[in-house]
Amino acid sequence: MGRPPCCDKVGIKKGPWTPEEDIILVSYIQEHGPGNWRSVPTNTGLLRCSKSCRLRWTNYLRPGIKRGNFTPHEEGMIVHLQALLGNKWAAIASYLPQRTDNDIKNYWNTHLKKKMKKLQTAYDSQITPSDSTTYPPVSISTGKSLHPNTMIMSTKNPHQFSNIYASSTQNISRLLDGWMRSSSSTTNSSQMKKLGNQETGGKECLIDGVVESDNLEFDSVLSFDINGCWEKMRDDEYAACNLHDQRKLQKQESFSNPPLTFFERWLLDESAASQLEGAIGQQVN
DNA sequence: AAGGTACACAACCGCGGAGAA
DNA sequence: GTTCTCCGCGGTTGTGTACCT
Repeated sequence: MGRPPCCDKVGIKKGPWTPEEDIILVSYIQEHGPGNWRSVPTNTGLLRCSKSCRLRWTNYLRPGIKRGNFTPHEEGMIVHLQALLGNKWAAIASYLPQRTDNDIKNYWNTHLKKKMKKLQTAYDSQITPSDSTTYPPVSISTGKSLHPNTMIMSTKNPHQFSNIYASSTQNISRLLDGWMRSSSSTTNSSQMKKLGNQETGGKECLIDGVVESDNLEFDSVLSFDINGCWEKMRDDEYAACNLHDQRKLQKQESFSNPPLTFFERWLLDESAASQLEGAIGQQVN
């Protein structure tokens, strides 16, 4: 009933792109700019469907793409953003301007998912309700105890959370922007450290936003310089957005900032979650 | 050296949303 | 309000390569 997939048309080439095809595509986009992908195959003579051209450009040929190993900082950002947004790779990618959504998705599926699974397994085997010295952890903001399962939820099943509280990347960015400003005078990282120290009965895990852990493997996943990365994100965000996102962003400029309290609370709870994860990392050794 | 396996990444497919007609 | 077209996203598959036996 539906229209046939565009790539099923006769004469449409599939498979790896050749350097010649890349050159044709790049030179066309240099001349006309990205967009109007429908016309790209016809105007260039490329035997590729429009989707394939767009994909090739956005994931491979677009200038400014960083390839190769992800830094621990990037890993940390991906883990946290995935916990926050779920599998919204495009949204996550907008916070990592040099990385494509495809790249991030692949990296998550091949590396981070395994690490998180390992982390979860380690947690399941190590953490018991009778371990009263460290657990249950306590929410910094509410003072209520947090059941480990609830905290791990942010990583295991983020969709429920993200659907409710994180309707868009821009909203989150805006929330964070506001939060960073408002909190800089009230809740800086050293205060976070102090809070963490109080709440965990002297077990200090957060050092300037970075989880301290003896386990190097988990360090790379869990270390996350919140202050630094979000500051940078705001600078890079607009430039990193594609045209569609930029349009959305422009629309949202007309709206006032949403209240911060809920997100603020969640972020603070996240630091508690980091303490938990840090503890797990140590126990895994 | 050859075959098998695991891994990483490029590319494809199907679906849904947005906007135009 | 409905239909159509285009674009973008997320999940999945295919392919090349490194590693192991």
